[in-house]
Formats: sequence, C-alpha cells, structure tokens
Amino acid sequence: MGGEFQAAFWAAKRAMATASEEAYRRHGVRAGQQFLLYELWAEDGLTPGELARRLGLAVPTVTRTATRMESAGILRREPHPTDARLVRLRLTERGHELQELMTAEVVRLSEKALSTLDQADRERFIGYLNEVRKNLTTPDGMT
Amino acid sequence: MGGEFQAAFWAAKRAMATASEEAYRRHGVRAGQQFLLYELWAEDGLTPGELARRLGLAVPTVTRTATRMESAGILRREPHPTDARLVRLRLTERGHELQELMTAEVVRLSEKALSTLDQADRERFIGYLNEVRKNLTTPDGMT
DNA sequence: CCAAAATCGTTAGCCGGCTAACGTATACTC
DNA sequence: GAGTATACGTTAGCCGGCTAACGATTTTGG
Repeated sequence: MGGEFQAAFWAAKRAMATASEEAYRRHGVRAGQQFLLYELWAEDGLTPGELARRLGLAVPTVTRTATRMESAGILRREPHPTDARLVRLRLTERGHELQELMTAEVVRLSEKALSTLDQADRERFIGYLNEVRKNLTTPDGMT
Repeated sequence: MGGEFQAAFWAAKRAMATASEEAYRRHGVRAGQQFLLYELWAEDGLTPGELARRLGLAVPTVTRTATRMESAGILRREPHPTDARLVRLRLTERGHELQELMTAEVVRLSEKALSTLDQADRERFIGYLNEVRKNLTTPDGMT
C-alpha cells in the first residue's frame, strides 16, 4: 500500500524539520540556511546561481535565503570583479565562526534521528533515500 | 558523518514534494490537501482540531488548507449541531469523487519512488522512517 | 558595430509547515 | 447564577520550497 509509505515519509519529514529548526535556532541560523553555509564553507564567494545548481534548489530560493542571511550578518553580497551580472556571496566573520557550532549540531541531530539504527541500517537507510531521489528525478522512460 | 544523511534526506524530500505536487495537480488537488482527504474519506465531518490531532499538524495549518479546499469546491464548512465552537468539514460530491483518482495517484507515486526496492527493502525503509520520527519526537531522557 | 539572444539575479506571489495572539463559546467553580 | 478558566477556530506573520515575469548585463551574429 502506498499510503503507508507516504504517511511515514511525511511524518518523518515534519519531525526532522521541527528538530532542525530547534537545533539551529540557538545559533541564529534558520533551517534552510544550513545548506548555503555548507557550500560556502567549502568555497566562499559562490554566486546564487552556482549555489542553486550545487544544491538542487531554485535560484529565487537561494536569493531570498541569502538576503535573510545578509540581514542576520552571516554573509554579504559583493559585486563580481569582471561580470556585473554576477553576485558573490561571501561569509562574514560570523559566518565562518558558525562552521564549528553548526557542524556539531548537524552531527548531534543526525545522531538523535538515527540513534536506534546500527551502522548497517544507517547505510541502508541513506541508500534508500538516494534511491527515492533518483527514481523520482529520472525521466519516466529512462533506466 | 551526519551531513551525508541530512543531504540525502532533504534531497529525497524535495524530490517527493515536487513529484507529489505534479501528480495531484492534475486533479486540482494540492500536495498538502491529500492528508485531509484521507482522513475525511475515512470519516466525514471531522473538525479542524480533530484532523490536526490525527495528522500531527498544527491547527492553523488545517484551517488554512481547509479554506483552500473549500474555495476549490472539495469540502464545505458546517456548524456543529450542539457545540458552536466546533466546525465540521464535510466533503462535497467532488471531494468524494476524488477518492478513487487520488488513491491511484498515491499508489503510482509511491510505486515510482520505491520502484528499485524489493518488498523487504520497502518494509525496512518504512521502518527506518518510523524510527526517525520516534527518535526525534521522544523527549530526550525517555527510553 | 549594433541588434538580438542568452544569462543572471531579483521581485512578486502561490502552497505548506509553524507560533503567537485573538474572539467566541463552552465548561467549571464558587 | 456569575465569573473565571478552558477549548476551539481564525487571523497574522515567519520560513522555505516553487514558478513566472522583469530589468540589467553579457554574449553572439550578422
């Protein structure tokens, strides 16, 4: 029955969303900003478009999230030196400081979510999640 | 590493959300309305509060979703016969007609999402999702 | 070299989750 | 019976996903 899967999935999603929000809020970071931070820690100065590509998000989602992070003092917008169409998102000092704190929160949150699963289960679980994503994003006729 | 789990989970969630929206839109139903429909097909005339309890949603979420469904002609609000605080949400003819169509879409969507998993994998997957929900909604100190 | 096409970021607006604050109606307590 | 407490639904407003439409800039082609 498909309904059982749907119910379980969306209930887990809501629990994850609530727990994430609660874990990150302490540091002045909202749930959706985590993804941008991860990418910018790895490579500072990315553009909204590049971030959207890497994260699989729509560009306006990144734009608005970046605006909120700018208001929160986590990053700032800088003009691109050679292409006036582009905007570079650069972390502030505070943005860099968050790396350690947020990484710890992510680990803690994931550990709590997966606490009753052993290592083999966790790997299977992540594999299932990746399968779902692939199955849904692959065009119908394709292998 | 917690990041891998987070990334896989949220990517799967976005794929599910997009696919759901696309599957239901054909019938004039938006993604979030599906949950109310399931409950009302089982028992018509439930109140917003009761629906929220059964679905684990916040009451205002149900209220607003119901308003949109009312605008779409899927249900209507009726006063409760004995308690003027309560509102009964009753499906229209169209709301009942959707049951067959939507159930088929849910099955099709779930089948596509899980297409590369055999029965044992699916059961394990649903089990993992339920574990995550339980682990995150159980207060910290509890067993 | 200049006009048309493509690229980029932003804005506006939809849906779906949430909390906080409010008004109304019922229930409880004295 | 009156006054307080509780329960219910709605409204307002936040965040995070999306698409559509726009203005500005760069690239391309004639």
